[in-house]
Amino acid sequence: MLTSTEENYLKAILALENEGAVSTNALADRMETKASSVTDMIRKLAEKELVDYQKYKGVSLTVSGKDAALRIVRKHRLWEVFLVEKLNFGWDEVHEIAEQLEHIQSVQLTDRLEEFLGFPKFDPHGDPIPDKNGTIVRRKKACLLNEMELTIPATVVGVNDSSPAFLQFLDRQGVQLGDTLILLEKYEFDDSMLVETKNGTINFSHAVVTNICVEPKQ
Amino acid sequence: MLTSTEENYLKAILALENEGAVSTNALADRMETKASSVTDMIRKLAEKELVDYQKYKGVSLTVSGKDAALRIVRKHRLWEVFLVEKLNFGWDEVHEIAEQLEHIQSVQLTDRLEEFLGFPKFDPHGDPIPDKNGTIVRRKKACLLNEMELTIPATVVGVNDSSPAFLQFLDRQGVQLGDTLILLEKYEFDDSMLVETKNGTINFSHAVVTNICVEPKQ
DNA sequence: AAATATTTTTAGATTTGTCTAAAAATAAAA
DNA sequence: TTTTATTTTTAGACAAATCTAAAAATATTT
Repeated sequence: MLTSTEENYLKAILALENEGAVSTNALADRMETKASSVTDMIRKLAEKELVDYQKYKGVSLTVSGKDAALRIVRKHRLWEVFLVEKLNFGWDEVHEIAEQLEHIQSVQLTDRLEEFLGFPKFDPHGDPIPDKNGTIVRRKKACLLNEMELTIPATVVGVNDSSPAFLQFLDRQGVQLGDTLILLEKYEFDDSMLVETKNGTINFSHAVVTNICVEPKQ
Repeated sequence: MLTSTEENYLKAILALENEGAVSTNALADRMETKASSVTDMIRKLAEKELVDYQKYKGVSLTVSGKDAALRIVRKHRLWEVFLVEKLNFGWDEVHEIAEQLEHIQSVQLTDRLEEFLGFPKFDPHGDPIPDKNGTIVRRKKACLLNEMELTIPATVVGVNDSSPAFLQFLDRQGVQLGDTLILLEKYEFDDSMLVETKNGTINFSHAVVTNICVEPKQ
């Protein structure tokens, strides 16, 4: 059995890991702790064979470590769906609560929750929900809004930044998952872009268009 | 902010407290820990003004301690309702999971869950659910099954023992909340009793009839 | 009331996750 | 290739919650 802290480390390593070892400092940053604490924890996780670790070489998840991490992500995202779909929370309000709920230990609970929610494949931010076996649905044609060609309609399928500030900004602009956006113009000087939304034509900064994931319509 | 352990202590004190101080040993028993650990924790809770404590005199909850304890009980029981009503768990399966869920910190979550469940007043074992202010609905006419008069129909409104073993036993006998039971005979020699149930007339031991709470019908 | 038994508290140790400060290893720059 | 800078690890300390063993207080018997 893992402690909540251990689970949070695994989740952080999963998030930082893209075929490659994760550095101690990168982990310390993400966990908002000190490098020395990270070293200590890594050695514990290595002892439990959840990560591969060699001094000064960074860490990476083992198969069973990745498995454990995916189970936590699965729970986190299912609970987010529950909070939004059933309890009418906003997509900007659910992260913190799901951060707690993800540590509840009961496979049966997770599976029944999934069933109760109708086996959702994505959470309220468009992130994919791993199934019972840790398998994740991959979006084939998805890209960032700024990578779209001009005038081609695109459906919003996710956000790269799930911070309340960004999500609340999107709420204000009337942009939500499932909406259709059309890129009309790109301005070189500040990388901002003109976008057609259901609320009208709006100029979005670089930070905005690089944090919205879209798929070309149909 | 309280730790889960502190919350569990408060809950245990509330459960043991009936106008009177709770002894160190009684708490140690209930918490499945040692008396010395209890002393340490009590002093910490006293420092936070959640309990009144004098060496060798036992503890009792302060107003704010009782408040905190009731909030935890409220969450525990609301989650039990959720698990049974929405996720189709049996009443014998929910305690352990609710024991974890009760420590999730979010007043908004609790209140929305309550609303989602339709403001239930009792949990799946018939225990009352404190409202937002800690107020509990009291059953006026409730008593234990063995205290009923012979031949008077009574409705099952709760159980005193929520252990899976007892609840599964009741399932086997077809006894559940809302059922009508009629006490037909009392046998002095072993305090067992003959009871009419929807599954027929059954002889229940003393342990059974003193753990079923009933109300005279209408 | 004195002796014995029980309950409760203290003292000192352990584990978990963290920290600071210093040392060691690696990476980058001159 | 030295020197300097950065990253990472070690050493030692701390707070939380627990334990064992021993001491102190209270309760019960005789």
